[in-house]
Amino acid sequence: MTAPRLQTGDDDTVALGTLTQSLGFLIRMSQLRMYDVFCRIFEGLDTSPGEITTLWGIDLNPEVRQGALARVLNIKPAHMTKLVQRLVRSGLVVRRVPPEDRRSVRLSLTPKGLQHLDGLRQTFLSVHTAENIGLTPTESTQLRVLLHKLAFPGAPS
Amino acid sequence: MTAPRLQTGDDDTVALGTLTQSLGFLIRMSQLRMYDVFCRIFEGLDTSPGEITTLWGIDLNPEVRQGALARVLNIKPAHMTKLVQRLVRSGLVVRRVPPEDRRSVRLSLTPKGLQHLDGLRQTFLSVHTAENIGLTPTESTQLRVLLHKLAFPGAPS
DNA sequence: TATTGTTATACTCTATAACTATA
DNA sequence: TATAGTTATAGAGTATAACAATA
Repeated sequence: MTAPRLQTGDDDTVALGTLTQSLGFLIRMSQLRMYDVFCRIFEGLDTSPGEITTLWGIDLNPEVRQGALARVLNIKPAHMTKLVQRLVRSGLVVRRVPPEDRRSVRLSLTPKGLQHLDGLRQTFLSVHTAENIGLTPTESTQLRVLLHKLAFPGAPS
Repeated sequence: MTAPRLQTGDDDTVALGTLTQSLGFLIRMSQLRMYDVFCRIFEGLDTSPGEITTLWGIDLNPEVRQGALARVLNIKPAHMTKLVQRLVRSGLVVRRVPPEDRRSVRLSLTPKGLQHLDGLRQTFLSVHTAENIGLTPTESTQLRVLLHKLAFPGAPS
């Protein structure tokens, strides 16, 4: 592993040394790269990664409790409130307060929400295909297995 | 690769399905995990990841141009201005306007800045050791090689 | 008393554009 | 005219605490 020297001009060569051996730094840089790819692919479509994952999570778990979904997706409750309000205003999601626990809020997709999600699914997964990120299919799979271990330490791999 | 079912209660089991095959989602989740580890390890020390990488970059490239460093570290110029102001106020960094191009700003560490960085280096790299993230040394190395390819597509690996 | 979700505040980081001073 | 950095503004996301309704 060599330190990248990203030259932008003559004198503007900057060495990063052992910084590139920091897993945290590499993940941060990778995330910015992936976000760039995401923005390029989703240009025009008016959707954020958080919105897609939330819609996806609701589709997989109909009538999911808002707080439970927020916890699994690592979205803070206060932020989830705003995110859901936006999705409801857009007519993609409906909220329901169940009689058995009237403190809670349960979420489900509207037909429009499902349709919207279905149009986005393949595009969303295509963000990690070879032509978009420059890894071989083998490398991409290997990377996802390792990241899965890192992100979900308890889960079966 | 199995979808993680992070149970938080009884009914609160949430499935994530093929969402966990999205590289972007996995990197996002991994980054949050790494940030948690970072915060735990750096608790009390009053330093952000961005400050450490900036100090590190200045140490490796004395008299580096502020804009060149910002570009390599993927920090926006406007944000870099504030970050540097903070470091200067803390007495860790000095700014110099060179006579050959009086528009530019060149950065270097003060003795205090170097001392501060030296105290942080090992701790910063330790964030990715096995006991902290739950990967074997082999897996950790493999992961860093793959992330390096992803984050720095052009660089020699 | 504890829990679910909401509101409010503050702070970080990002995106963008307008601005200055240089070149 | 273009570039380097700054300032200002708006927005997303986060952290935190206070709060209302409910259990």
